[in-house]
Amino acid sequence: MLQLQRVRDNKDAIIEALKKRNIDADAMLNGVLHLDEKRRALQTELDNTLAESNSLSKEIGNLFKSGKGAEANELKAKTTTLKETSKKLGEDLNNIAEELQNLLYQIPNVPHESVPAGSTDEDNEEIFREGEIPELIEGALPHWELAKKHDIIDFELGVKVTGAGFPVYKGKGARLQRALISYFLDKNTEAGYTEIQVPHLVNEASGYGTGQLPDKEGQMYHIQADDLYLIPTAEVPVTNIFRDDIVKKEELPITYTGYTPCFRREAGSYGAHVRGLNRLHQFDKVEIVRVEQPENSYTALDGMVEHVKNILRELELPYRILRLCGGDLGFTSALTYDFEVFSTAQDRWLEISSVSNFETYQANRLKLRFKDEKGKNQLAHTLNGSSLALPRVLAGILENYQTKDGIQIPEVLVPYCGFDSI
RNA sequence: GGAGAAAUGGCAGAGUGGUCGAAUGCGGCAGUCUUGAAAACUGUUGAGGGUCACACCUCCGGGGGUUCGAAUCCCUCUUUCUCCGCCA
Repeated sequence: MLQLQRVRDNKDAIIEALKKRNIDADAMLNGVLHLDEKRRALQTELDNTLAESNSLSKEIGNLFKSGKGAEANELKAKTTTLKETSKKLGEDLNNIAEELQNLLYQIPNVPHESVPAGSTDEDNEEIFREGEIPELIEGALPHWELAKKHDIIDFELGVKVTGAGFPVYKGKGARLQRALISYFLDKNTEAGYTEIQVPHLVNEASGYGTGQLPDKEGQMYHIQADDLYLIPTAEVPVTNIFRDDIVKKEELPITYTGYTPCFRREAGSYGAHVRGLNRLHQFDKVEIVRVEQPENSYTALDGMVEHVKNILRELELPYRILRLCGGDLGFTSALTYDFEVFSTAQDRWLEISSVSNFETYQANRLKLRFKDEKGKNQLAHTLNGSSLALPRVLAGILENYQTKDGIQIPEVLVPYCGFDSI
């Protein structure tokens, strides 16, 4: 959620920047300012009414104490109208404040200046590419066929037990999953991130805190009986640890890594692009989350990008990095880099990581602040990234590492797997 | 799931209708003393709105109510603790 003060001070610049998202925010921002003005006027009126009624109450108390009951009762009559007025004003104020909040919720984050304009993923800007795309062996297969051939992932079984998009990993497939999780967590903790295990279900307030609600209501699984949501990413529970928090400046940066399954309804997706592991309702992901001082957040973002690069180098997977264009940028993000690994057998790039700086957008919703050197509370910056998402990494490994003699396991993973080929 | 008790500032903890945004202690910050530090002493120290700055307003787990006036009384929800039941 954008800060009101920022909207007041930089309306035109924000409108201009939001054009990169192909949004004409003019009406919305003017609406915000209009409601804000109304809100402040009402607040002042209410404050004055309450002040008057407070001082009357004090007077009444004093009169009673000095035995002037008659005078006190006279004043009491006056407070009745004040009470009615303040009740009415309070209701109006609540309505306006709610309207203002709802409008603010609808405005996405302001893109960073480096974000290219554009409307679809076609307009994303490739900024880096590394790794050799292997030459395919004859009869190379896409990962879903490899999975079947080696009996390591059973999609049909998942359909039987749950439904489409819930695969069952078996034998070496299951072990490879576990190996990847351990390997990613190890790489992240080596880089200084603290490992953390968090709930896989969150409440509504957490959904609002990181911005999945109300924007992506339909994308999360909702357990109505208890009003809880299955997490779409570890970002939600991990970042919400800091909801309503004021941390000390010395405690920053805060860096966490956690493994969780992720649940996404992915309503409306279909077709060849969602085959196999390409798109699932449940998948595993290891996430990194940072809370930073504003002046450090972009350096931190670059550091996260380097960190993910190193992992992909070690796995020897061909990948590229995209700077997302305004149209493809997530609602809450100011700048996002997507990592894509090349899937040889499918002849396409698969997104495996998304590294973002949310600046104060989430922090403002979360009320996550830190005390600066002047003792003033300031909103922190939040960042997160996948490091990494499992299924498409697995797809990339299966497809890129297939040989005549089976699938080779990347060297760094062999100690984690306990075998070197499938 | 049943019975009882509780929820106050960073922490501990007082406060049972007006003098309470809240005693006291610890912690934090600043100062005195000291070569420096510690100790001791003095001062200061919650959040949000609002204002050029004040004033002023709101917040004592959440929501609602009683009252001229609520941290304090009533209702309700949530959470925690103790006891019982169930259980990986």
